[in-house]
Amino acid sequence: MARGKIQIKKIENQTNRQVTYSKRRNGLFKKAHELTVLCDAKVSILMISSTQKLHEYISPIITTKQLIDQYQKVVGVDLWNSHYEKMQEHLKKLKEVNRNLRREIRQRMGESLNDLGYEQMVNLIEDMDNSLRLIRERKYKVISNQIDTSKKKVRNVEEIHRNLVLEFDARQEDPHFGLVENDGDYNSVLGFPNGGPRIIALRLPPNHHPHHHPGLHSGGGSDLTTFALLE
Amino acid sequence: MARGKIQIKKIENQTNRQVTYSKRRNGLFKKAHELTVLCDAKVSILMISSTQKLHEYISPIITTKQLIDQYQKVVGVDLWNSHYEKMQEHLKKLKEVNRNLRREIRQRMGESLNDLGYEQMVNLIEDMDNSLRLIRERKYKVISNQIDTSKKKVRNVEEIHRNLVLEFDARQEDPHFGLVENDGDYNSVLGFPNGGPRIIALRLPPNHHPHHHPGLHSGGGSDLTTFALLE
DNA sequence: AACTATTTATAAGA
DNA sequence: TTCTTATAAATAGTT
Repeated sequence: MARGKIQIKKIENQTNRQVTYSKRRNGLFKKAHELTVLCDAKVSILMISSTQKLHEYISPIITTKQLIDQYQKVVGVDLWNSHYEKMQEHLKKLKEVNRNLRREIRQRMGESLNDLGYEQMVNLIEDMDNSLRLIRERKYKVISNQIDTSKKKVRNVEEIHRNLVLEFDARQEDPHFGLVENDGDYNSVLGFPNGGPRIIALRLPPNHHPHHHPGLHSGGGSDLTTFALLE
Repeated sequence: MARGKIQIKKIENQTNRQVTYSKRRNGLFKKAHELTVLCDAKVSILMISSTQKLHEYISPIITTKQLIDQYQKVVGVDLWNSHYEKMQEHLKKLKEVNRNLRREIRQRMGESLNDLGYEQMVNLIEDMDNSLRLIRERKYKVISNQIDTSKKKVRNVEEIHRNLVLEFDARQEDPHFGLVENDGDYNSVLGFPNGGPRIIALRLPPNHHPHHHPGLHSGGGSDLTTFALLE
């Protein structure tokens, strides 16, 4: 464009080409910047030279990433990302499923019943009745388990108590029993270390308790077995 | 740059700005293309005007995505994944919501009750009982509407029948009634054109039917009123 | 969209 | 690379 017109075709001379690239690149960037300012536009220029060097211009207000994001939105991302497309479909389906699930719940909560015909309503009621039965059965099971557990606890406590009474009676019948060592400190013997009424640990006659450990069994005397405090 | 120098600052006149944008955009693209050809370079220009319109130039050999991908490699910014990540997050959330919804339904159907404590189960039962009540009420409403409709139909048919009998009796008491014109063809008079027992249309004595059109009322004789067949 | 006086860009040379 | 400068190209203001 000066000192002689040129043909717009590849400059074969390498040096010449690089010089022209540099000059024209600056020209292009300058024009881009003027456009940015004059027309309040956002411009991104990316260029790769024949020597694979990358140069870019970006309008001051924005980042290349932002501009490319906008470009994505406008042009439609699907072009590049089939994966993305699939995800969007998946997303749509999930939303649909979600909506249906919500509706079903709403109906099971007695809302949105206008969508249901009479037949469907009858079916829903039958279904919910069955479900309620199931849940009540389950509740019953849970509660009876709890009762069983409680019963066992009570039985356990009762047995402890019974043994306590037995041992107590035995001592009253045979005044020598245990006195040698314990000198009448029944509370400590019976597991009431601070005189309280709470059952925590106690002596047991051998073989009276199923959890008794055989290895700890010692001859004719009473042996000490500690019970874990029942919760 | 012609007919007077201009300041490089935003053109306030909207029309002017858009014209300049268009002209300079073309200039920029032309320069970009010349650069592409002369220097064997790859150029991508993305621009967004002040009116949010997007324009792009891309060198013929390449696609915008390819060029942006190359840019990504060099600069090390992931330009495509921000969207992708957001979507994946969204997807995850939706799946979670979905799972919860499904579980709630399963519980309302009497399954997956192990997850529920006793309290929760009691609440669920109470809730479902209430819901069932709502649905039953709704069912009742629907069914009573249907019954109402049926009753109305029946009443309508009964009235038609009553009128039929009345007219029949009148004819038997007064043998001259109607015979002049109809000569005993009762079926046709009574709306049984082919002798069948189905009630389709019939004569009515005036004022016996609320739907009777007053304008069609004619003197002492019987007048013809056609009833729409009830569905 | 076309015109054109002027400004700007730049090819070639230094 | 940068500077110079003759000349091509772009374009602001106008129609």
